[in-house]
Amino acid sequence: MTTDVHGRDLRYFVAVAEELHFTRAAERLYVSQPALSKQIRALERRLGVELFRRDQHGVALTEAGEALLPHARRVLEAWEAGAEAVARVRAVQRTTLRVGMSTSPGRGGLLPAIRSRFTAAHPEATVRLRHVSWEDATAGLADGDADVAFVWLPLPDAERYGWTVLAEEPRRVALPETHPLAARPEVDFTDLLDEPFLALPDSAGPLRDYWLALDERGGRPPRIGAEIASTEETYEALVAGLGVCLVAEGNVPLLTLGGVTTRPVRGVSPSRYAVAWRREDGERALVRGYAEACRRVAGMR
Amino acid sequence: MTTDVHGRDLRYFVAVAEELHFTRAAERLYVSQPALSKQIRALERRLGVELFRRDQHGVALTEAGEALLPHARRVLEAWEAGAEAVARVRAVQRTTLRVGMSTSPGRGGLLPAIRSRFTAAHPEATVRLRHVSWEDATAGLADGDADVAFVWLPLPDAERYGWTVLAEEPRRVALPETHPLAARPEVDFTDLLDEPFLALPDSAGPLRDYWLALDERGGRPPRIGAEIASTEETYEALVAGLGVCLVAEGNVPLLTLGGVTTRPVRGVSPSRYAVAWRREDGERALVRGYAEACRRVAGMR
DNA sequence: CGGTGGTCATGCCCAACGGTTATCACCGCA
DNA sequence: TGCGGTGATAACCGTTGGGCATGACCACCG
Repeated sequence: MTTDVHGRDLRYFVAVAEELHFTRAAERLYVSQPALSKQIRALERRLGVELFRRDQHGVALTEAGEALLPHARRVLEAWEAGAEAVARVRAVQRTTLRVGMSTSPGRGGLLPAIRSRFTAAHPEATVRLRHVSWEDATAGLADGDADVAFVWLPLPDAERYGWTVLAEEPRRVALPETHPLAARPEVDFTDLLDEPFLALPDSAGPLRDYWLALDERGGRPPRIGAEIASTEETYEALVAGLGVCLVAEGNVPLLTLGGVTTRPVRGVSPSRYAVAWRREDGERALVRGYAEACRRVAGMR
Repeated sequence: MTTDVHGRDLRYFVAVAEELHFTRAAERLYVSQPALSKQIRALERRLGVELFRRDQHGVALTEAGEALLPHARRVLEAWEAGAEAVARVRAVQRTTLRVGMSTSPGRGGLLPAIRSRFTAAHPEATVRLRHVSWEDATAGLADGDADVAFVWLPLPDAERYGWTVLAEEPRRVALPETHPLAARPEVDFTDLLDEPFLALPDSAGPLRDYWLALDERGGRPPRIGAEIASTEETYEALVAGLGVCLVAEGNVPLLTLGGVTTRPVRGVSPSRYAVAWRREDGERALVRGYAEACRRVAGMR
């Protein structure tokens, strides 16, 4: 096994090899001449070989130094390339905003409006939409897949995030058209207490409780009819009669495809739809800009 | 300008990237896990980018890490190649002995005898003969061109060298056949005091004085007829009548080619021919071995 | 549910390193 | 024979890299 070097030592070595003059090389490297001398000697000691011959007539490369020089250059080049590659990624990341969402925000062209307003303010930015399963109530913020996200409140680990509410929508109940309650024009939440409910995955944390309307149940546990992690699963579960579920008014069109209907529900708080971000990203220009665009568009509606 | 990196950090990075597991990588690297964690974080800080995503499900490369990995490998490979190149040079140097000499030692197959005795004791060794100008009385020891050298005593900077005398030879005087003193079978040094002498270059130091027999002149400065730095120059200067010079008995055949003759000289000390080495190399096996071979061969004569 | 074993991160301490300035030894040169 | 210029050395000091002990978190399991 070969011992490794500091890139700096190789830079020093190459500089001296090029100048064949310690003092000048030290100037070029912006270090003092003794520091350079010491480092070169240390390098020679580590390699167990003299790299330079210093005598009255000046400094010259030894055979070993001659052998090392091209390799040293290669190492430095390779590292430079690596650093550049990282910098490139960083540059891309700085101008790319990943937007997470679970179900499409829909809601009458909300997304295109936000996008055009945002790109007007940040023409350099690239927006990348990421669709995230309901397993993650933060729609990609938690695991870093997204920089901003459209989410339903409340969020798990709420203290880690900032958000702006974009809409408050009443919650309706979705149920099969054949369900007895579908006969009524409107239902009271107390009528739903014994119904089996479709629930978000456990990993959704407080959001699961929220859509089960735990707060409105006075401590009585809900019956879980099935777990759902996507619009399609929800629709199928509803049609199959596995249970009912609450749904934001704006998402109703996604479910009422046939065999499923919704009714207003009395006695449950409205749902709040928000754009959210990680607190540590709160100052990033693109993140602020996207949230701002969301606010503006939401305020115009 | 890109900041440089320690090879170790890249090794650490690659190890973690391969294991995707800090603790295991730390074991493989023979460092503690905290040390590894800290170094990776420091590397990330220096690059201004996250290289790994650590979450509940384990460790994964980020985009930046993915971009860096191949470059990191390349850097390590390049360095490994460099270290190997140096090691190769070192290995060669360890088994190569550079023998310096000014005029050929001649003296009846001395050199081949030494060589065969030496290679018998050190079959792995390579002997390289270096012919060195008379400018350097140490025949290459001083500037590192030779590891051992055949020299005439005394040496300049004598304290830096060790040596073994191989031969004591009377000094004769070399002069043109036409020179008045050539008529005598033998000359006294006092007869030569006013003769112009051929002298070694100044850089030969005390050796120049020695061949001018300064000690035998009682403080009277010699007349210098010309400076000589090789056998050929000496011969030509003698034939041209620029001066006379002292010459070791063993070297007489090199000069008496025609038009030049030599005579014994009374009143000058004999010359001492030696094999010498740098004191700091006194323990190197090949150096000791070569000196030993010289002693043996010289003792047999 | 609470313990247990695993993960990576953090805090604290110490030796070694890398840099500084001041100085030395040496050489060529006016 | 001093003088400018070389590289090497010495004394000093802040930073770094390593270790151990420990913390925070999570998955698993009795």
